[in-house]
Amino acid sequence: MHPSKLELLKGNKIIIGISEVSKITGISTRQLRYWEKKGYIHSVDRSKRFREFSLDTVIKIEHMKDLLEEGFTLVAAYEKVDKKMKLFKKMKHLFINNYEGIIELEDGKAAIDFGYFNANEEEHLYFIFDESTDKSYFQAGNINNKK
DNA sequence: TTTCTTACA
DNA sequence: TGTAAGGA
Repeated sequence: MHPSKLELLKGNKIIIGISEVSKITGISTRQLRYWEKKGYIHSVDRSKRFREFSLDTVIKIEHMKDLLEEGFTLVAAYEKVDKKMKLFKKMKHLFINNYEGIIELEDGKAAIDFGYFNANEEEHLYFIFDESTDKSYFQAGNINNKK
C-alpha cells in the first residue's frame, strides 16, 4: 500500500546530460552520439534540444565500455550487453518491488527487509550484513515488527 | 557556456 | 575517433 522507498530507481527517472555521462563512463561525447546514431543506446527524449540519458543507459554504457576494453567489437559488446540488460532490469524490478526498508540492529549489523518470506505472510526475509566483519547472510523471521 | 550537426584530418 | 566550424 505504501509507496516504494525507491521511487527514484523505480521509474528510472534519474536523468543525466551527455557531458556528465561522458565524465562518469569515460566514453567521449563523440562516441556517445555515434552509439546513439547506430542504435546501441537511446537517449530519453530525442525531440528535446539536448540529449539526456537514463541511469539504466549509463549502466549499459559502462558495461559496453568494459567489454570494449576486453577486446570485443562495438557490435559484439552491444549485443552482449543488450541481453544482460534485460536480466538486469528484471533483477532491479524484483528488488524494488520487494524492498521494504533497511533496519539497524543492536549489534551493529544492518538488515534489508525483502518482505514476506512465505505465502502465509507470517515471516519476512532479511538480508543481514555486518560491515565490521564483511559477513552477510539471509534470515527469515520478524526482526522489527513496528506496532 | 554547453550542446548540436556536419565535415575534414 | 578527435576536433574545428558555425549555429542554437
